[in-house]
Amino acid sequence: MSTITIWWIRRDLRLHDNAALRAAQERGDAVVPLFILDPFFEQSDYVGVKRRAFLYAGLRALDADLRTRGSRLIVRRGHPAEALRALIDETNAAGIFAEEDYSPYARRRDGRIAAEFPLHLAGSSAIRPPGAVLKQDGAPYVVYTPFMRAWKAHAPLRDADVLPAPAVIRTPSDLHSEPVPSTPALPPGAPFPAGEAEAQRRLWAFGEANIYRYDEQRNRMDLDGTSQLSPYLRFGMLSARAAAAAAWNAMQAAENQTARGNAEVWLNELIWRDFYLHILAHFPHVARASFYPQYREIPWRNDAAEFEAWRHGRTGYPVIDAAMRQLAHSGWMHNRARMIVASFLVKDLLINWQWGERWFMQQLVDGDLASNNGGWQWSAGTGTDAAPYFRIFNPITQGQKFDPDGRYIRRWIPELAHVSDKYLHEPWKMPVGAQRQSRCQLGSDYPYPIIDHKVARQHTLDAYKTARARHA
DNA sequence: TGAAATGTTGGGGCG
DNA sequence: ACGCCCCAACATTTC
Repeated sequence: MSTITIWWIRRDLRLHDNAALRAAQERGDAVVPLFILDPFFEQSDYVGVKRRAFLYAGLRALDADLRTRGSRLIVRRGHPAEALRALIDETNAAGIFAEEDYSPYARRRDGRIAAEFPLHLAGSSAIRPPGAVLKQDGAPYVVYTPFMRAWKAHAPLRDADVLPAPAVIRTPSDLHSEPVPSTPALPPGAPFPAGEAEAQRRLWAFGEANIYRYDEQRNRMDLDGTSQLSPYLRFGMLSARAAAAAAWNAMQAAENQTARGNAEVWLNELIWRDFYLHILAHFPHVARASFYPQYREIPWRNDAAEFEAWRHGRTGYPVIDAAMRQLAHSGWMHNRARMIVASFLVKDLLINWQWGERWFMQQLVDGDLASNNGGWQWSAGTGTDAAPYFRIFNPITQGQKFDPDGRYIRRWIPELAHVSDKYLHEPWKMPVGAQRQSRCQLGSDYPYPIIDHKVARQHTLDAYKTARARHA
């Protein structure tokens, strides 16, 4: 008699380096690749159309990949416990195998499922799972640099450690599958084709060239110096372990110390991803509140009209507006830009960082609770290894430094296309003649700044000081 | 993975 | 020749 197992897919939409799939195959003669459309996510206010579309496209790609191996994707809709119960009734499956997921919801969900069903967690969305990198006394790290050192003290991952995709997957042929939902069409030229093959192609291309210039170019918003892999890592279309192995390979293959150092900086960014996954797993309260209690009472201004201007790129600060329009249009934002707009929302507009966190989750294709929350708490100065409360980005000088030719601004703000370099980062200084010449009338074509940075900065320093004093 | 304020130094203009 | 001031450039401190 043959044994059937369930490979429950959550955020591991891939066949390579998949420990849960491997375990399901080892324990069963036939495997059911299952994705559950969970109403918790289908209705969540923290999931937007762009990420949903990417997920659905990824499910279609995974189904196609499965079919080349004699299998197919089974999609069910409903609460996970009910969907699993129904499938076990139909198949008499002996076990459920899934990759571990660390969000508070996922852990609650899996805890309940494990109490009722034979759920086995195998593999991790992190490179090194939470608990694998701890201080001498067994406590988790809350500062990045010592975490990173301890993380690197473990053995490097090699290609040999990355599991190959199975050649054949046997799946019962008589199972019903819901169709993958269709989604509203995304803007033309959506920059992230979904799927494992695209992820592998990008990883390879990045490892051939830009990884060796990464440290020098990654902050330039006008260049494509980053890996652009975040959406694929978010849904596990790329294994984080495979990415780390590629980083180590590049470090070994580097022709000189400079190139090696550049590749290592990219590995450090992957370690940041692990760091925030670990923080969320060890301190789940960060999903709801500031990591440090002294920053839970900041006297926010929370002006709704200013929040609206920020969201839609109408603040009057070109670098902010370019970045916010890039996000709304493409579902992605350059990491340097994420830090700049976060600093502006929190420390210029003095709006609760959680408002920004939610907007990012609604817009980002790569939106991930751990990394997004970690990034926002870092920017707000409320979290682990946080930016100090007095670190406030100047949106003008940041633009001048990291978009020196203004190509990023002009790309996303067409009304500033003809403004000269002299005024591009501070268009409010244009005399009327320059406005006419550049066909950019301030106040009509492009807004005046909604806030004075210098004044706002001082106000925020006072507000944070008040919060700290009140708590002391 | 800042920025602004403040301090220091040194060159040049000038009386 | 000298002191004084201004200010740019750089360093340090502070937020």
